[in-house]
Amino acid sequence: MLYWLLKSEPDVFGYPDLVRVGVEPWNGVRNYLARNHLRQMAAGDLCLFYHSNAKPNGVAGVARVVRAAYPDNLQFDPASAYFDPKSSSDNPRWSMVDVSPVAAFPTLLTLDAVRGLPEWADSPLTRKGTRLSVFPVTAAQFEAALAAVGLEAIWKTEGPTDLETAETEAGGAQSF
DNA sequence: GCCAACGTTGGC
DNA sequence: GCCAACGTTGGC
Repeated sequence: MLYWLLKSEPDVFGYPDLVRVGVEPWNGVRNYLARNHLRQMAAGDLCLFYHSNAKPNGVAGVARVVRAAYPDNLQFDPASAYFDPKSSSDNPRWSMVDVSPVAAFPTLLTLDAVRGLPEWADSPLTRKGTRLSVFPVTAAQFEAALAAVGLEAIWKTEGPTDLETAETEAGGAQSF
C-alpha cells in the first residue's frame, strides 16, 4: 500500500465536496510528473487531501483510491478547459483515478503545522517553489499527519483500512 | 537540442 | 494582488 497527497482548491472542490459526492474522478491533472504518480496508484492506496489556495491551507482529510488509473475523460471533451487536441483515444495522454472519502480530519492540519513535523522536512509540500499537485508521501509522513490531528490511536490500533469505521464511531465527518 | 518567452501554480 | 518558481511552447 502506498500513500499520496492530492492538492485541490477548496473553492473548486474541497474535502466536503468529496464527502458529498462519495466518489470523484480525479481528472484535469495536466502535468506529466503528477500524471505518472496517478498511474502508480492502486485501489486501496490512501491519500492526504490537501487544500491549496485556501485560508488557511492544509490537509483536510483522508481519501482512498477506489479505482486505479484510467483515461481522463476531459482530455477528449472539446468544451472542457482540459481538452487536449493532441491526445487520442488509442493513446490517451492523461489519466485519472477515482477517490472516495475515508475520514475528515477533526481539525485542519495547516501547512504551518505540517512544516513543524520533522517527517515532513523533505517533501514537495514544504519545499519552496514546488507546485506538484500529486506526489507520494512516506508511511512515516502519513502517520505523522494523522498523529498531529489525534488520529494516531486509530492508525496504531486499527490500521489504515479501519479508519472509516473509527470515523463513524467518532460521530461522522467534520466539515471545514 | 537550446533557450527565451510565456502561462500557471500557489504561498504570502 | 504580487511575485517566485517552474513547466511548456515554439523559434531557431
